[in-house]
Amino acid sequence: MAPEKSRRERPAKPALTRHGIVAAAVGILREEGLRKVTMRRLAQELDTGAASLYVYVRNTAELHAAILDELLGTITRSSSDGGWRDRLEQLLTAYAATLLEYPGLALSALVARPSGKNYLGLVETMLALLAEGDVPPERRAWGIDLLLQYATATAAEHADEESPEEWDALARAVHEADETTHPQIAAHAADLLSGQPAQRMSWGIRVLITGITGTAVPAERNPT
Amino acid sequence: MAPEKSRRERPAKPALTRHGIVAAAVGILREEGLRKVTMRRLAQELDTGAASLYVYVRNTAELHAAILDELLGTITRSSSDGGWRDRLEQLLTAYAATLLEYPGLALSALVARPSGKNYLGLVETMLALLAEGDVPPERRAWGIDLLLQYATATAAEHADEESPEEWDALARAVHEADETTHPQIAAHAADLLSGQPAQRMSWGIRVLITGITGTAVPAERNPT
DNA sequence: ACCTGAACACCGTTCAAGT
DNA sequence: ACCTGAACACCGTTCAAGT
Repeated sequence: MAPEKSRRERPAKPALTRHGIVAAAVGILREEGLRKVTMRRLAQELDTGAASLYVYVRNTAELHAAILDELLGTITRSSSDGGWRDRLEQLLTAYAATLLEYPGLALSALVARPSGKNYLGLVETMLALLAEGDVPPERRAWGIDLLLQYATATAAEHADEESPEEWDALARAVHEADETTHPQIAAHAADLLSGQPAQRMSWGIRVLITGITGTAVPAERNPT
Repeated sequence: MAPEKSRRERPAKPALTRHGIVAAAVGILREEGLRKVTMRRLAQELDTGAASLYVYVRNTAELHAAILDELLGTITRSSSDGGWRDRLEQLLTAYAATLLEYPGLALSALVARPSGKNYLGLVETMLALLAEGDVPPERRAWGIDLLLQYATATAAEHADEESPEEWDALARAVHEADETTHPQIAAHAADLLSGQPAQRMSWGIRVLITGITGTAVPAERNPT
């Protein structure tokens, strides 16, 4: 008896909503990292059972997508200046920076293409920038795909969480490359390993923009 | 007593070796897919306990890398003809085709950069092709990174295993885009969804080659 | 309709103990 | 040195049963 009274002992358990679930997930993400954002941990945070979450979220992949779109909300409205190329580069850099904070999310985004509100806003803005640059329409559409994939994949590469280790493996292999069996690698060793991540990213974006503006899309393009 | 006799009852259990482990892993991969290539399943196949594998393989990531390099052995020696651009495109297409058979491996390769024998062979060949095209040396090194990342990421995108589902989500969002809030998406809807995967891949590779040949690498490139 | 506990069917990795 | 069983510390998802 008197359930109201005992309820008041601790903060009222808020009703489950999709939005509340995603918000709690973002909280865990920020405090403990993506790896801890599991259905079970999330349910625990919301004082319920993991099974209850499946009423609002189809599966873990959808949860990750919702989290990403939430994070994307902050970058969509980032102002920038300069020509369309610079503004496009700034926008992509901001997108990549967000993903680099949680590379595991980038991995999810690569596998399950996002389709959330803020992601669509990003696509919209990028299309407008390419239009401003007088890039032909078909190349705009295919081009943003390439650009977003590049930023996403670059962030995803860091999903091994704190491992100077794997990188070392490639660096060692490159340095130890035999000059007779692998003359090219030996000759290019320094360049293969050079460059700050930001430098590489900036170069990559410019490579893509140049390539996109200069490469015609095939005339016949059947819908997939 | 007579342990030799009872041993002969079933095929002699072969001694564990790193090579044998990787070969068994490739077998499971081909029969049942990457998802089934787990330490436990692999140990079962080799008639031992999962813990025993850790003598030869540091962890699952390293196992995946070893599997990938094994698969790469077949493509490294694929002959091709045409100019350097065509041969480069053919090589990358063969690499991508291998990864597309097992997109989960592509995901692993993206996160833990490969450094196996056959991967290095691929790098070596690509560097030589860009040299043939008189691409400046620094751009060759940075360029192959971009090209390999593109092929790997494109394959990794298919790691959701049989889901027309996620793709539908984006397609639906694009088709339902509001003309007033998302005029660009509405205008580009058809192009955003057009193109066979092979067409897109071919275009992407050519975009990258064009961009790489035309975009200078920064003069100051501190080693990472 | 929503929520739950319990179960199903798994994981990777470590470690003490054996040979 | 190599190999093992058992344990530790988890997962996602489903489902029958409750409200």
